[in-house]
Amino acid sequence: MSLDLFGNITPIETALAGVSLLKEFALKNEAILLADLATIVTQAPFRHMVTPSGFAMSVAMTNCGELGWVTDRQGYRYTQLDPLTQASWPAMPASFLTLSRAAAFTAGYADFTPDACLINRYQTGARMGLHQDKNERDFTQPIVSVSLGVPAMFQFGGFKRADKALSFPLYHGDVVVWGGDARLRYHGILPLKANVHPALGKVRINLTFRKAG
DNA sequence: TAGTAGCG
DNA sequence: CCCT
Repeated sequence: MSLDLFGNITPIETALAGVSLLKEFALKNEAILLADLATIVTQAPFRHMVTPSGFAMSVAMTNCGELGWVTDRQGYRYTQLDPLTQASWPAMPASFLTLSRAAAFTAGYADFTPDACLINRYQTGARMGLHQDKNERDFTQPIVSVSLGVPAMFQFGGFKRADKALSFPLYHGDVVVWGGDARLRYHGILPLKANVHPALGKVRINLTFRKAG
């Protein structure tokens, strides 16, 4: 399987400055992305992590790359080892790295080098409450978010959780890049509606690329 | 405070 | 739906 070129897609600036939507940016390479994802998951399976307050998250997670985002009773952080296996997280595949760098470049970030990819699996009803990505060291680096499978409603809010959020749908292959003034905006995913995608079945997979360390 | 529940 |  060869790695085709990404790009040739114009980012749509959303109503929020610093938030770019790249429609179907990942579509052309979905086969290799899904093959690489399948390999990762055999090494680091999806699991429902627990928040510091003790609740299991409805979204199942795993990671690839040098660092992986985890949560447990101790808090949110990045680790080099998978707490489940004590092994390093699986290496970030070239397909993931190339995709995320191309998306960041297209959105105006020339030198994005992610060291972390959080992989989220949403089954029917799973959600992600409004939150900020703020466990990373350098907020000048953007966030690159890749949607695969069943569509979901993405919420983009302000800088306080109570700020009103804008919602828009994300479909298979869509990529969202945010940074700069928007880097610390609250965002989340509304409960996933029952649906089926031809390639992925009943689930939505989200890849979130970050420079964490 | 990346979460839920409600003697709200 | 809103809040803590």
